[in-house]
Amino acid sequence: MPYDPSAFPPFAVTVDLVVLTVRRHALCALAVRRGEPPFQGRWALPGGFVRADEDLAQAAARELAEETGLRVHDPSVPAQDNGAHLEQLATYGDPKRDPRMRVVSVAHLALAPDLPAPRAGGDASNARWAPVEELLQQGGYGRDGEPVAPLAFDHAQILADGVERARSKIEYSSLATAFCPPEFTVGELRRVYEAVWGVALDPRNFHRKVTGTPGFLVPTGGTTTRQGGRPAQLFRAGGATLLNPPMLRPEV
Amino acid sequence: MPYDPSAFPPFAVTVDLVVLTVRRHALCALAVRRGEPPFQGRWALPGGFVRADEDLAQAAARELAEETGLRVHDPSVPAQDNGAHLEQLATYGDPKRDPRMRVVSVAHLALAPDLPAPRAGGDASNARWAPVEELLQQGGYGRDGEPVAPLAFDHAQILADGVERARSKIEYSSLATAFCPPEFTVGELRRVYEAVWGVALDPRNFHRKVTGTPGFLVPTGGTTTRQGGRPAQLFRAGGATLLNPPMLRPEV
DNA sequence: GTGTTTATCGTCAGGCAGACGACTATGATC
DNA sequence: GATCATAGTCGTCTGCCTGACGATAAACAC
Repeated sequence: MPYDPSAFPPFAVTVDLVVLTVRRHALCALAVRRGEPPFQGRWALPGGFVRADEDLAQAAARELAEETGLRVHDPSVPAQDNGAHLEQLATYGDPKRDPRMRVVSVAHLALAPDLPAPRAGGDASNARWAPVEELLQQGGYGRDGEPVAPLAFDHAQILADGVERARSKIEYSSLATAFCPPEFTVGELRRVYEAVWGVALDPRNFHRKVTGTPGFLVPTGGTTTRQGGRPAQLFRAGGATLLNPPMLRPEV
Repeated sequence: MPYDPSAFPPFAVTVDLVVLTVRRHALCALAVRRGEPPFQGRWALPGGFVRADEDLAQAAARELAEETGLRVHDPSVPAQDNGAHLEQLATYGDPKRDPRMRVVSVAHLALAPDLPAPRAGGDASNARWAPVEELLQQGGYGRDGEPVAPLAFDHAQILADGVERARSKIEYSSLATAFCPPEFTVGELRRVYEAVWGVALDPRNFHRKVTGTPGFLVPTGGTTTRQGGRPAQLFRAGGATLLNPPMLRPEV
């Protein structure tokens, strides 16, 4: 059967981004303020239309670069690392999720080291890093006393799914290093786990676990005292991407 | 900005299904033979266009019912269980994945108990259960001596991703019970794990593990000798969906 | 009855995680 | 410069879980 436009309904396809980072011991997500209806003035996840000649991953990488300036980390070059991790999350296609038309959004999850202030791009009049718990709480008031409005569209669901993916994936992979600068200490990595999971971990057992897992961390030889206290060894992420046995998330 | 059709390129959106089951100690997937170009005569995954008023999950469930007659198991009714597990897998949107037009496919993964022969539906001139290793091998000859052609489109990649999802997910969830009839024995469940992972498991340790995990299995009181040997207790899947600690997949 | 098959219970050693003590090496404070 | 606070690093001990595997039980085939 040749191309028959009447055989299928037309869809718009977008990519939305859950960009996570750790700032001030809190898991934060990138939010942009909508400049146009619908949901004008409300916070939303960054995203945009997939172009005609673009792959989904390319579209997500392009949006990420536009919003944050981040380049996607190429895993085939483990030495140079100052890029974000990007992976497909899930696709959201409820017929009524966008009141204007039928939009299917392929959500992606990006993990980034702590960054300078975000730059607003495209149709967003503003952009900020916000703690995910603040973005996900329904109603009430944020830390600054400003009333909290839920995220636009179904973005609260998308964000919740992205956070859950990140929380579970750092259990069994080395993905937590994507939140760290290229060189980091064991303590800094531990604080990433603590921020993402929202728990406190025993520093001694954590140290034993991560340094005892072959291929997870590679010492660079340097040390730092940027966290205060005794100088700590600096590490890079090793080649191992899977953590076996996994890091155990404590019971709540 | 109001609805502006020129602001985005039009896409076709489809759902493709990776339907897995265990037959004769082998992990099998449902394949349909294509009756039209492109890839006419080649095997492909079942799937079809998402309708204008349909959610993605609805479209996947509809396609699954059309191809297999299976209804999707509703997890809110744990007692009645003779349905398939269905979950979204990933979305594939390479601009050239379909030579006719721009098609974005939201792949879904379905796990089903062993079924009678599949029924061909829609535009498929044939349908069959085939061992996944046979569908995934490149070139060569199948068990019946017939030359093996790769799956149409990017369906080999989709199938591989679905199989990998199933293999990893039965580690830490009770999903393996979706391959079993409503009542099953510990040995039957073990053979599911062995088929999906392609390994042999120690029957005694497996029995200890699954019966020792609270909420995983619920004895029905009955016994059966349908597998031969000493009568085995029958179980239903318990309410627990997460397996903690997980079932460990042996090293290869 | 004997052999075969499958199910189920038990035992034992090794590995790993949680709890936590002890020591080290810096900067900050008096 | 002594003291304190902070963070990092090394060890120890106990309990749980797993893998390996012996032993027994209850059916069927002959």
